[in-house]
Amino acid sequence: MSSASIHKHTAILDAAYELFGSGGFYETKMSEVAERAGIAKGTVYLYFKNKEDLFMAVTRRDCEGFLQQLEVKLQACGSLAEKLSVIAAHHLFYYYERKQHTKLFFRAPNNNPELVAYMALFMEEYMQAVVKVLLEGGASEPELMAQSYIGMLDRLKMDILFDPSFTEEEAHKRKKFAAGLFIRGAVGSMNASPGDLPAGP
Amino acid sequence: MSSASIHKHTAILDAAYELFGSGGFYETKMSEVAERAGIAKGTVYLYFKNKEDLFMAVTRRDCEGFLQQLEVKLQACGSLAEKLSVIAAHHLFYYYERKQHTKLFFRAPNNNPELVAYMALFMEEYMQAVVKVLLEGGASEPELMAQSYIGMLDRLKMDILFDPSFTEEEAHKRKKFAAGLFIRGAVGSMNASPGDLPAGP
Amino acid sequence: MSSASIHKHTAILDAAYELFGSGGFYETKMSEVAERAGIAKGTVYLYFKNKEDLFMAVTRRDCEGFLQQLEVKLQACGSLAEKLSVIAAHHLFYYYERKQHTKLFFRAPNNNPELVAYMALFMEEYMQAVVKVLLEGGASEPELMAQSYIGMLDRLKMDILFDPSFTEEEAHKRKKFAAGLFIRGAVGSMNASPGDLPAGP
Amino acid sequence: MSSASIHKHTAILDAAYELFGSGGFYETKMSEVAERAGIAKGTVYLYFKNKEDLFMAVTRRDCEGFLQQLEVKLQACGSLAEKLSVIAAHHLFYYYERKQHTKLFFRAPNNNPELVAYMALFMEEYMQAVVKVLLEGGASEPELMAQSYIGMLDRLKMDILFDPSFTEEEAHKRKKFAAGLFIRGAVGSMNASPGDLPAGP
DNA sequence: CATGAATGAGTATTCATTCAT
DNA sequence: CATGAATGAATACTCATTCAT
Repeated sequence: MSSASIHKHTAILDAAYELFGSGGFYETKMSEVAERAGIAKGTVYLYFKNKEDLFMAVTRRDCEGFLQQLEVKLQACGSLAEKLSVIAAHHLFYYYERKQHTKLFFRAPNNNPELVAYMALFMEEYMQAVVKVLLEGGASEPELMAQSYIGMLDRLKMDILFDPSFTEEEAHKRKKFAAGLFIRGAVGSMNASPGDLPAGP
Repeated sequence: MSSASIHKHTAILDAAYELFGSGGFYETKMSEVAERAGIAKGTVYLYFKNKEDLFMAVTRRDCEGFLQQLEVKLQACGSLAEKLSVIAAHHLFYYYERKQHTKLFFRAPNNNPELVAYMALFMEEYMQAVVKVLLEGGASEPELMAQSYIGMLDRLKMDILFDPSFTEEEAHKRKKFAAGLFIRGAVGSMNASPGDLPAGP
Repeated sequence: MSSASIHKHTAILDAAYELFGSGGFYETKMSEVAERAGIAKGTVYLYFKNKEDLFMAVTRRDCEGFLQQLEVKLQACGSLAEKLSVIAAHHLFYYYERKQHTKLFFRAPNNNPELVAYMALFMEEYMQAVVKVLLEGGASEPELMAQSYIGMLDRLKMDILFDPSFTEEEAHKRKKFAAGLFIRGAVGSMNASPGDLPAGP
Repeated sequence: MSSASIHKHTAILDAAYELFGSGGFYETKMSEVAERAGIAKGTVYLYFKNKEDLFMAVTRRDCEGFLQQLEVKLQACGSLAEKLSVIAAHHLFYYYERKQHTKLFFRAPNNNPELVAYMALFMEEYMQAVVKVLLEGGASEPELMAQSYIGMLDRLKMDILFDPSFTEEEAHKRKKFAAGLFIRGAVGSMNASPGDLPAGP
């Protein structure tokens, strides 16, 4: 690919990211993507097989960025607690910075096995990254624990995505809360008398 | 509404539940719903304003059932730990029994504000049910804790929905795991030396 | 089918016959057919599966008419010579009357196996009708003779289709010529000395 | 044109002959022609104005070959009967050898007046070649007779094109049949009592 | 209440052709 | 002469919804 080609390829991905992200798959027209990318309709098809292929490419680029950035951040810190905190911060702030592009995940094409497979792969890789951290901490059942932590974070991010008044400060608070709850559990987070909660298995 | 009307109303909802559930919103045709319900196409519109309205009604009936059953189960048990376990079991087994109807949630109409609002309302009510349980346990930040618990459960249910070989036994194991992790946190669930984990805030 | 339906079905076939006939398959738009038939675009698809199906139906109606009319005319006459003359007249005048619709045959869809199969069937039936006449006359190799006669007529009709100044009188002349040539051969039609031509096998 | 140019010109025609012949006009892509000819897409347009022009050139080359070969064969033989037999053999075997390229004739572009005009010219020249033979035999109405003979042969060739199991021997049989029928007519070819057929005009 | 025939808006994709290099 | 990246016109078909009966 020549540098002009790469530039065009990127321009299409950028345009598609904006439009798919804010309007969803079904409401985005290929002609709009071309127009926003500053090229002709047919040219889009020189770079991407079809609309679903383009959506896949946008999704893939976004997910890969998510995982790579996470990897970099994790390498820069030491203790388990610190790492769990970094994961929470990454998850919450990644979406905080992408508030405007929620449709990329919630309005995806309905029947694309390739996309479904890729999302499963992404989840697996994300989970394994968390699993690795937990294993270093000596966790048993690290996969279930990773799933749980990610699920927790994913739900906590929802308000960030849909509440326009959500502040960065509030996001920080949630990050600390999530890591704390995950590490110490409800018992450690409650001001209830411990007698209300079972102490062990 | 006459009893004949009620019967037809229910027949349409049942037909739509099956079809939306297994094929998703976009792939289900109103004519198919009518056919499966044993009535004429036009008749569907005497009972539901349009396709999205019908989807809403199906979703609402399903979600209300979810919440009502949860309420009943919660009233039948006492301690906080027991209640959390009931919530986990309800969440996981509700979907376990509905494996065949996943599309109802994952292939919803893309741009219906009413549906989005209803799902938000459902989440709010679900969360409040969990909040109520946590408040009885004396939790601080009960909303964030409820969100976290639900998020945890929601992620843990994914394999149940998509892994055809998932057993009921395995679902039980996850239920226990979720409640345990939530209550005692990673520290309590790990066989690592506690020194690796911060003991408190 | 109600009488209104039959009327609409016929209206579509008539409109399609005109447009396919004068513009060919590829140049005729379904929207034009609908417009000319005085109905909505979608309605065409209630009566015909798709564009090719409609083309098939038009072709079939035309070919069936050709064969039925031929049958009727043949029943009304006696001797072999008379019947051959009737066949020639039918072939030439059928197209004489359809001068304006030549595209129905020359601009058909290129890749429709069903259409190809139907045209083969039509040719077979037409040939068998001629074969039957020839067998009554005691012909050996009746199929080859039928093919030859039809081929002869088909070529002689070409000028009729494409020469706008072609007269009905001229068509009559060709009819007589064809029957005469077929029956008596070039020897009988030539004023050459018979010695130039072989008298027999 | 340099020899390199001539070579490229020929390579394009050869590639186009193969592709148009086996796939038809509409199904053949200019990019495929270029690829098969071993040159770039744009280069085709240095040698041929457009796709239809290329199709014309392919058709013209094929038709000219047909007429030239016929001319050569006719010069090598003497009597009228012999010449008619040569014409029949040429017509039938020319297509026998081109079984694989039927689409060149049956899937031509639908709306090209130039092609229509050329095919008319080809037919005229072919007919004149036959007319010349017939005139030497002293025929009256030589044009109608030529048209008839050609039509006869054209129909008899159809099975050759479409019946894969057609043998060369069978083609020879048809050649003899056609010449015989044309010369002596049905009367001479039938084993019926001549009384069934009119003896003269 | 019930029917089902009729409507018509809406869009991805291909491929012949061009022209800057 | 040769290239191949870029262009953009052109069109069938579906299906939710309506409304006359």
